[in-house]
Amino acid sequence: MFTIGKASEQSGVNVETIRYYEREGIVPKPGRSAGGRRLYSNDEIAKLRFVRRCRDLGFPIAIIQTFLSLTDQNDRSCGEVKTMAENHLDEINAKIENLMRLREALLSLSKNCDDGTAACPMLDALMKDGFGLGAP
Amino acid sequence: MFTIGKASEQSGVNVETIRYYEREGIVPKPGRSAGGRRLYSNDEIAKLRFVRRCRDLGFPIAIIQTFLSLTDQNDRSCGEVKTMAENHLDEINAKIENLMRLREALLSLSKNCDDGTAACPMLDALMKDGFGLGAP
DNA sequence: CTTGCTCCTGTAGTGGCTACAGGAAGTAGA
DNA sequence: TCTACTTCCTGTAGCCACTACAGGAGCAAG
Repeated sequence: MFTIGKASEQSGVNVETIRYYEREGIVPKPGRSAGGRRLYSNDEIAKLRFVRRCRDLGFPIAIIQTFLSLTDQNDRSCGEVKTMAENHLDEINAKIENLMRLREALLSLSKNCDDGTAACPMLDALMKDGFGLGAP
Repeated sequence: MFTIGKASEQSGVNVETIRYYEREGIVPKPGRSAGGRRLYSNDEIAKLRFVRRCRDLGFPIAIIQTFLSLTDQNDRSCGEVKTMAENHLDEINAKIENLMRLREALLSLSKNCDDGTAACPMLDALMKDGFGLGAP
């Protein structure tokens, strides 16, 4: 059994974040030592690591909770998981496209921007009436 | 002069958001009618529009405030603007790269995921010890 | 005058943490 | 055993950029 500091090291989840996950019911409450300190088993640490990896993949907490309940039930809901992963992929793709459009807009705006100009053409363009951004 | 609803329509900034911007000192307080309602001039609406466009480009509020103070001073700090825009571009590029790495990771994880499987290989992989994500 | 719309203020909630403050428990060395 | 140091505890508040109420007031059309 490990104290929260060790659990944090092993899972890669910040100590404060672990306590936050517990408060929010995202991971189950661990046991406590005689002195009132949290004690984590390997399984509980694995769960924390799982949450961190899902977060790293950009999954929101709500989805991760579904994942956790599926693994708890040893459910055969691989299809369900796949659907959620695919939806998430769609969101990631949408974000990438958005950012790329944004990059183009910003590039073309800042292109005319040169040191020493009296009025910044970028700020000018953004202030003007007839200006429209691609599809933000 | 326009009430907040019209100002919202013309600037594309949500009514609640306009009030929020005012509270936070991001845009100056407008005048008021006899009955206490906010009244916006065309210039003030242009400022709101400017903020929205900058937000659409992903600039954080703090940067936009700098932009606004530069346009207020009619400053010739185009170089400054360009630097900030370039920093922002770097951030956008970093985000895009991150998302693309993430997409690859998610794709390779969910690839083995097929309907009807007893234990989902994706969740399995995320739960296991030896697994490492690219560079999240 | 009534209906219905817009507007007002103030407060609280969102997501996913992060950062304290003020104290208790545990550990290592003298 | 005493002391110094570290880790842990709870509880609360802050971050960003909004968004969503509640409960009331102003205003225009019919």
